[in-house]
Amino acid sequence: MRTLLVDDHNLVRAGIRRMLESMPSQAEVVAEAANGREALRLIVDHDIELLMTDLAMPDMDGITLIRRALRRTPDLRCVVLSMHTTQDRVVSALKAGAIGYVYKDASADELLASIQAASKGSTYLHPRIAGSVVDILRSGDGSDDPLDVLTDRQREILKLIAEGLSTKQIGERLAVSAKTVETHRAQLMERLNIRNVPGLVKFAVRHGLVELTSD
Amino acid sequence: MRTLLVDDHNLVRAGIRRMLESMPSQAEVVAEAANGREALRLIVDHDIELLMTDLAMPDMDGITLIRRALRRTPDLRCVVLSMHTTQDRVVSALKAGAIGYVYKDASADELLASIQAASKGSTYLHPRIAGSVVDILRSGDGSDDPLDVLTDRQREILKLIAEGLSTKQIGERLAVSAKTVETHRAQLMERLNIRNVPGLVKFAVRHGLVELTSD
DNA sequence: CTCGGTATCGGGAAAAGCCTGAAAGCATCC
DNA sequence: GGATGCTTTCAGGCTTTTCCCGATACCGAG
Repeated sequence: MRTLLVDDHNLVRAGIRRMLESMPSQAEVVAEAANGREALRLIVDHDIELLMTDLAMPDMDGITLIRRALRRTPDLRCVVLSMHTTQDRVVSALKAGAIGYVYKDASADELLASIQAASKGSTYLHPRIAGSVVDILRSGDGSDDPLDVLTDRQREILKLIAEGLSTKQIGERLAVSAKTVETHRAQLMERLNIRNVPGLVKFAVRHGLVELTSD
Repeated sequence: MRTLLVDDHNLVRAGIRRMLESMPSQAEVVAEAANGREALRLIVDHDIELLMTDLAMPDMDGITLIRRALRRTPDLRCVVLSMHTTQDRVVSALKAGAIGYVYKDASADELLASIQAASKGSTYLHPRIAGSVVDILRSGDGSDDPLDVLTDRQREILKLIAEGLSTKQIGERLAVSAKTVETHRAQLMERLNIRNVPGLVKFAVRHGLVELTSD
């Protein structure tokens, strides 16, 4: 398969390329790209059959890249090479049309397995997450933006939590009892499947609910 | 030079290793480590002369690793292989004793150049930042990495807090009392002048101590 | 009209946090 | 070479917060 390797880090890209070349795989890397825009162009120019891409990139999200690439080239096989282990990223990637998902801390064997699966058109998921992803899909929550699963009130309270306000302060701000705020917090934690405040803060930052400034 | 490669991502590590092996360089990778503790052990066991390490790792900060490694093995050459492009991290690494700093989006040539420089004991800096680093150093005390005001232990605990571990869990992880962790937390809050956990999390994210993933 | 979701609270037990104090190890500095 | 300061470690006691069990009221959909 004519393969395009997309990652914004040259060293990572070159390393993986050499790794693929030194192993017997169906993937032949014929092009590389450091960003999404370039990748979209190269896919057409080089008759790419397999796209292996990172998710976190400066100009275009890997998810967006996959979605747009598949719109133009429906037969393209897309495998995600990700640092991140969050379930929502995996689900988003699958919804966008990815048929493989490999962590960067996976072994070389797993990388090969994902390529083999992709060449047959089947899906490869990293063993560590395969189960939970199935759970998520089975539960059938089909929203794109994870913030959508929250009610307005929950989102409001998540924002204030991430800004550093205590439960009591939030209650005063919203003119409700601290007990009410507790309930909202517990419920939104339940929905997001995040069980601690640091996780909530990072979630809020990721989705632009709060800025990354200190105070 | 007998080289130890440290990165928490297997794929990145293996890729860079193969890349080094396929090029004529003075560096011969004789060991790999996925975390700092393992790295410290391997440096002694394998008579390591060159340490190439990432900065963001699960159990121990790369800066801390370099500092501790040099305390035990003063002749060791340390080169940082970093994702992060923040200048203050570069300065911190240099202060800790690193003699090379290469971004992961550098070219293979630049990687080789850094190794050659390290073999001679001279310092290599990525061209993109070399100038600004000189500026920083010339301007004297200015623009320091705020992480430097923290002790190794405090930074370690800040990292775990930001990852979502409770005080008790951190104590278990580090094999100390939860009370000790409380003290460290209070002291680092005092130093950073941040009075709540969300603020700590955002601080840690801003300075590359943790990734922006939730789980 | 019932039912599910939302928003609002409370009580009581459990956990975590805050404040004060302190001791040991270690490097530094007169 | 002892004093000093910093780091790391920990305990007791008290306050605060969280967690887990509820409850009530509203409101729209089926």
